[in-house]
Amino acid sequence: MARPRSFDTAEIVLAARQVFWEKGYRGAAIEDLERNTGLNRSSLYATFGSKKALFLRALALYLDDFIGPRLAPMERADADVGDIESFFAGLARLFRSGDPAARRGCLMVNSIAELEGRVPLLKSRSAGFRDRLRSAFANALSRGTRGDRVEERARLLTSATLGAWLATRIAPTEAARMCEAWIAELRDWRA
Amino acid sequence: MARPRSFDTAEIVLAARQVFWEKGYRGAAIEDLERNTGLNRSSLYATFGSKKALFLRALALYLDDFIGPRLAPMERADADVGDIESFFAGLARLFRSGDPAARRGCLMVNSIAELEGRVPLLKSRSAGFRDRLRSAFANALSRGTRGDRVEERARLLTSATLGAWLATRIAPTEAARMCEAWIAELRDWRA
DNA sequence: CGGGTTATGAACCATACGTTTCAGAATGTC
DNA sequence: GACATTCTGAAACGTATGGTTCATAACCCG
Repeated sequence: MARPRSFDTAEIVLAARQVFWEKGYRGAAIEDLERNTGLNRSSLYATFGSKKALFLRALALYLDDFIGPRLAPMERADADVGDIESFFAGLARLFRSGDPAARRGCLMVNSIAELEGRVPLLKSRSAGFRDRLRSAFANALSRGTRGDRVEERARLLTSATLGAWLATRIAPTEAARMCEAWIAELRDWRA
Repeated sequence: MARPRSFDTAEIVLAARQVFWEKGYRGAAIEDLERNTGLNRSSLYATFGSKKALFLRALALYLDDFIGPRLAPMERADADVGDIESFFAGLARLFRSGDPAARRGCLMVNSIAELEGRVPLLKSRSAGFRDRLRSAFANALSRGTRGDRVEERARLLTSATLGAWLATRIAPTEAARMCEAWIAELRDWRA
């Protein structure tokens, strides 16, 4: 045989995700990716092929590891309105935590704003993300709230979630207040 | 004296605004600005000094001409919850109109996502924009809805507005539905 | 040890960027 | 018509970009 690969691809994608998250797709220079992954250009291109491909890998990792766990409780078959309150409570806690992620916002939201309709890279991912949010909210709203308003209110929550992620880029504390206001409002929706 | 300026600065800023709106700050190359304004690089730099300065002029024009009129009814001393419904109705109409502006989204929202925390250009403008939205909503909510929920609900509407502007970048029709869902929900807030 | 593989660093490519400069043409006023 | 100013076109600058290439070194296994 021969010399085996000495780095873990998953760790490289993780490090790259950080760079795209902080700087955006265009703002992330190959040099930044080299520095943050500890890998050489040559190795990066040999492993992933292009900046675009690496970005898509990073975005997929983000959706799986960061977004997925936050939506999972609302996507369960027995989810109810309480899981939505927990979702916003989780966001508010993150925004207040001082975690750098609060300042970075949401990689998907950031990417939509940067690329959608300009660079053909996200394709159906933006709409898929929006629909996944809406479906999760609708599913949770279907237990514990008025049935005739589920779809409409799922859209309210979707728009508000996108907006909160944008708002945390401006000031995490105020974004946290937005989420907390939702927790209060959701109490009125219980039925 | 001598040869007078042959172009109208306001028209140049208007043309530049279009470019920044469509392509973003980084995405707008000087060449794009030349082509769209009909002015030479030399003239652009002689008139505005730099790309940044021209961008800030364009952003100010956007806030004055595009955002201002939409918020004005909610900012009046006698504004009430009906003006919020009209605000969302106006957004929904725009998103459904096929107007290119629907696909471009909101220049301010786009700029926040692109620049905030990365390029020191917006400074207090992002927070000012968010606060102006919130104040307008709070003012209108203070007439016609429960007084003890005004501040919280103004935050809900603010996050939702930012989110709707982002959503229209993905698909204007779905963004319009978000706005229309708000019109329905606002009926429950009347008191 | 030797051979096949992987990693590295550096150089290099073409392109694009924002910005500056300048000579000269256009244009209005005295 | 002369002059001051405005505008244009093109060139050039330095920097940065994403991407490629290649010789060399590091490494593991049979």
